[in-house]
Amino acid sequence: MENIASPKRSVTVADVAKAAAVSKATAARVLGGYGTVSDKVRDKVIAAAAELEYRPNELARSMSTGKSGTIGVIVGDIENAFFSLAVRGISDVARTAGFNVIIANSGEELSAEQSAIDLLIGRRVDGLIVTPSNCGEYDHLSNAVRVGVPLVLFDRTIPSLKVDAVTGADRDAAMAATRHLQEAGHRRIAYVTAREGAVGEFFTSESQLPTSSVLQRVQGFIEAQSANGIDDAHRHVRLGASDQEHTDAVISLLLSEPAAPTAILASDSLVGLQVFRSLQTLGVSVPEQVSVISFFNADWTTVTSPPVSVVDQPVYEMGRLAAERLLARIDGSETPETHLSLATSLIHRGSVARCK
Amino acid sequence: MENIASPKRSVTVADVAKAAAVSKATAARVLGGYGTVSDKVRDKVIAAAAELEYRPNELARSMSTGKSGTIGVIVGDIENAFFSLAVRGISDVARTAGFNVIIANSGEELSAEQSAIDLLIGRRVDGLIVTPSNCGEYDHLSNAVRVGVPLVLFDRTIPSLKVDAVTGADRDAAMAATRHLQEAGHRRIAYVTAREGAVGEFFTSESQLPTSSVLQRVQGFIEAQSANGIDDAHRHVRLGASDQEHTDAVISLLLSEPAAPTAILASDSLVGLQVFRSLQTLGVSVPEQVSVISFFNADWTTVTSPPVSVVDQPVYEMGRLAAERLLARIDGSETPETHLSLATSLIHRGSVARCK
DNA sequence: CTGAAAGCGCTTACAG
DNA sequence: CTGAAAGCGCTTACAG
Repeated sequence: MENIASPKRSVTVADVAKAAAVSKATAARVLGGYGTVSDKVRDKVIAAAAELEYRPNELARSMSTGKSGTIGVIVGDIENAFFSLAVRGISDVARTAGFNVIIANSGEELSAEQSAIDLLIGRRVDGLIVTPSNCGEYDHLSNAVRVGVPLVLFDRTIPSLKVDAVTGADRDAAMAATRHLQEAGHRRIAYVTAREGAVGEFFTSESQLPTSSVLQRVQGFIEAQSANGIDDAHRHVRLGASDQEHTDAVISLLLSEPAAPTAILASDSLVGLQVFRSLQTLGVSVPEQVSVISFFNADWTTVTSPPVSVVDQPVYEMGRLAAERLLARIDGSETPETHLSLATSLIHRGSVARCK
Repeated sequence: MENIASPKRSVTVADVAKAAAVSKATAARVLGGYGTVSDKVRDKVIAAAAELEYRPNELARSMSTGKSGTIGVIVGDIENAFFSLAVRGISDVARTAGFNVIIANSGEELSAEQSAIDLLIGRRVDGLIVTPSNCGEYDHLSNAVRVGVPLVLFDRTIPSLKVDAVTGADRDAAMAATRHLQEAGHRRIAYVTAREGAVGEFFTSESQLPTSSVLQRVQGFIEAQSANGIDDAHRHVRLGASDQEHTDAVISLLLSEPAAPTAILASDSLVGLQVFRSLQTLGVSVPEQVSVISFFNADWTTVTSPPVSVVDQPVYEMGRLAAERLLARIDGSETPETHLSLATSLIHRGSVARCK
């Protein structure tokens, strides 16, 4: 009972070697599963290891080999189902390949993302999958690349950074959703995003949307509207729907304007949920008064009345592909960097009606 | 361009020391922030480190110090909002204390949980927070404790394991929810869980519910019903609502029985969502025909028609407390192991009506 | 097939 | 305040 608090020293290769009466090197060979050992010796070592409850110290192993068997994943918001689904896709392929995953949450903040990168590189992850919170500021990502850490971008791209990326076909998706609304007769369509902005602020410059996926969607939206003869669609691209309160303000302002929209496209499922609630609060009926389409096939979209039509992104598959790409790089693949853009589809439910 | 593919050797303390023309030891002192160094030397070293873009190798650091600055978290299902919220609570306090978090997903499978534990201990995490998938099989957890790794149980307890635990007051919560239903005149109330079981299988033995939180809720439910004169409440405790399809079967069977329930208590928000969908599919109106209460204040419960009344568990706070407890243990706290059971509250929305 | 030595990049006593 | 040496627990050549 004397060293009740002292962390028991863990048993090492040396301990096992002594117990098995062999050299450290041989014990290490069977414990580490490399080199060749006679069956007799192997059995002795295995028995000793079992007896002592030997557990390899992966840290030491990583120090020697230079590989950690771990990949780091930095997501914008782990509470967002979009990201947790992606993380599962990533984890599934990583685990199958014998890799572990360290997850870090940036909260969409650049500084948090930067320190997460430092930390993960410090822990010598074998590779990194990151959702850049700001596609315009990426010195920390360039550094990672320069240091030689394989990197795959997820959901967003940074064209001037020569790395692999896996995203949805955001521009096409937004165009398809917009056209669907147009075909139902809508001309005044609003696009709502949580990206920073004052209530009422609309899209005038790319610099307002540092997230490439959102920018792509907005551009697709504007292009589709423009093709339909609407030239000031950007005025209906509204920022600042960061939480319920702000979304309420954004939506009620929008609906009180002279050219109030008859349909709303929500940039992601969090915004979509907030928009749906705002509409409920304002007593605006969906789809009779306002039609709604949200990005991402989230749980909640299926149980509302009416259920909400969505842009279905193959998020799990995106996660899988990002991980596969990364593992290939870790494995030394030198194929040219590619940007995989996965097609999305529209799921028609009850939130879109003909514009009267 | 010669070693384009070879991972550039990273810069070490020795490199910085040479560049700064000091000994490895002094360079290490300023880089590691320990010991004392003259300002002049410090500046020289810092300049050299900046010049070379030195990044400490946390692995080596951990090897020397025996601490990794990392805690491991094993959850049942990271895609469940309950767990991702808890993870945020944990991460928030961990980060503040300078710790990193490695998240592993057990998928509620014992074998996955066991290998995750091995792996995390192998990586020498300083402590572990785990949601045991089976409160009856915990050799792997006992091992962790024996090896000296601080462990805090989350959401579930294992009475015979002497470790800290943070859970909701599940028994009380279930009793309160049941009483609320009783006060609305309901006598035939069903409790539905995803725990393994054939469609139609009901609760007869504790061994069917290896998750202590679920067992506690079921016992609270039965006790409340019993106090109201219902002695066969256990027959209305139904297992097997593992996915939408099975839930559909469970619910339609339940409603076709002679003593069909007039109210349903859902064991968690995933089950709750599935039950809500089943009811919709069957054309059963909530709350006119069947009242519903779900555990966990999930997003979707606020946007359905009617919105769903829920047992609100302080999940984020539970996560925070678990992390604080763990950090205290890592810090050497020797206070007796405690089980923190956090009170829940009922949020009344529109899914409960008087029983006709 | 097995062993002794060196090394991964740090930190920790121990001297000066 | 600074330096030289040993050690953390493995793996990697190099010999026998």
